[in-house]
Amino acid sequence: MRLYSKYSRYLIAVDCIIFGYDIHEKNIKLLLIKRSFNPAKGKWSLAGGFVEPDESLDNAACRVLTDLTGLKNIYMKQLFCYGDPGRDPGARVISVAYSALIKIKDIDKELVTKNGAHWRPLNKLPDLIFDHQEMVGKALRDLCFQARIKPVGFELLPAKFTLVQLLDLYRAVYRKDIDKRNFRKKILSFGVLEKLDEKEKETSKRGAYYYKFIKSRYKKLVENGSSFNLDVG
Amino acid sequence: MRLYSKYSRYLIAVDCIIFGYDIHEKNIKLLLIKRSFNPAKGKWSLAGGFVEPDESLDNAACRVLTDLTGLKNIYMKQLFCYGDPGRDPGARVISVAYSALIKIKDIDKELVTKNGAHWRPLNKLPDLIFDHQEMVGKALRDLCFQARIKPVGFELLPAKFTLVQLLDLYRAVYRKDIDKRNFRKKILSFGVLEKLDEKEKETSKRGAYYYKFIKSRYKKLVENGSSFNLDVG
DNA sequence: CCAAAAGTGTTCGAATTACACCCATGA
DNA sequence: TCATGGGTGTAATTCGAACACTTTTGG
Repeated sequence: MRLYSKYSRYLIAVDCIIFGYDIHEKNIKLLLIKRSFNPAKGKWSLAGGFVEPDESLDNAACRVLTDLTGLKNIYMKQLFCYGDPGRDPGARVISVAYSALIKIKDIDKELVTKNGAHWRPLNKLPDLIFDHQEMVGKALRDLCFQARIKPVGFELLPAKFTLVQLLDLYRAVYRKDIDKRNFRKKILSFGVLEKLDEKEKETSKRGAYYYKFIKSRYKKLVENGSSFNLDVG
Repeated sequence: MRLYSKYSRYLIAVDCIIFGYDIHEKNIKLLLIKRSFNPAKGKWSLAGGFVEPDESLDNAACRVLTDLTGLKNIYMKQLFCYGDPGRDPGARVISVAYSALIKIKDIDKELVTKNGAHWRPLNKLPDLIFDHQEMVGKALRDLCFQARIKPVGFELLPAKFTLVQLLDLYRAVYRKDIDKRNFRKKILSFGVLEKLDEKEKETSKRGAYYYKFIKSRYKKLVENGSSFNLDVG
């Protein structure tokens, strides 16, 4: 006899909350799509889809994201599981939300547009279907929280970046001013950055030195029990 | 036509990771049951069960916990969603883990035993089915983390408790020694405790003053942006 | 009177905050 | 030469860590 046969079965979906930092505009954007099927066809939605029979949840999230936006190799983490009956009017669907933070590269902009997805700035989000707004809210709170204790910032910038760019990024995440000197002192004190000889000269005459994030140093830091902690109120 | 009809449907379960603090033994225990159906019948397991069609995930967790252990009105929070294909050999089951921290009251001990559940100390856990060990690990890490930033401790003690009891509790959570004077200083500095005139005289001749946790003061503290933060290594 | 647990302060170093001016350069 | 953005240091304060003795009282 088939096991568990007396229990109901439901659809399982994944929804991807992808935040992208736009280094030019110095703001954070959310990746959205127009839903291509009913119910709520044509409405704004997170990139989402159903889990296949032999697929882990993590893999489903990656596949769905690639299918809908063309983005590959994005490391997402599971955020929360949404399962209220009636959250999707089409059927009982339990959705596992995943989120990630990436840098918006120019190449991604094209890719995403070609696939029919859109980057929308956080302060101008359209209405989203179902409980997607709630998912985004939770993901944002999580983002602020994570940024405090993990070096998420570096993921959002190119491999080479200036300290001013990094600072602007943190200001975008926390939506507040941060003291330049204290920030530099603190970020350098972790010893996970390496100063390059090269300068970025587009935004100023003097130019600002590029730095790069050395992942191995960060790992060593964590192993030694020290914690990366940018205590930004 | 039925919407989403071409997608597969799966079982959704909830699993409850209930930590209980035993004030007499000064240790933390985990609530386990012996599984009553196949597969893995008779093996040690978290309290778990399947989600009914008209039930939210949160409600399912409460119902399942009550059904299996008799415990009512336990506030659980969602922890993580486990959905690897093959995690349950009986069928594809996506399980949402919930966890809570409670004080083990003598009355609960009877209730739990009558319902066939068991409190097992953390340092003597049996092997658990499927990925339940992994769930417990994650819940424990989350517990340590939460205890740092929220006054979870007070939930685990009777309404009246002594500072020594509270200290022992934190020592049990962090499994390390904590300086008595610094702990008292810190915990009192939050201003969320009220000293009572009454003393607990069972464990010492001199007796220790009872305190109680004033929830309204804690809420005020949080509103003012101050954070409850017991920075224990 | 003594054993056993409760209660209490101070000092030191580290970390965090606040804050203002000089530097380099291209236009 | 000047406007623009990059870069730097110090003093004051707060916070956390370490540490040892006195008090009370039932047996």
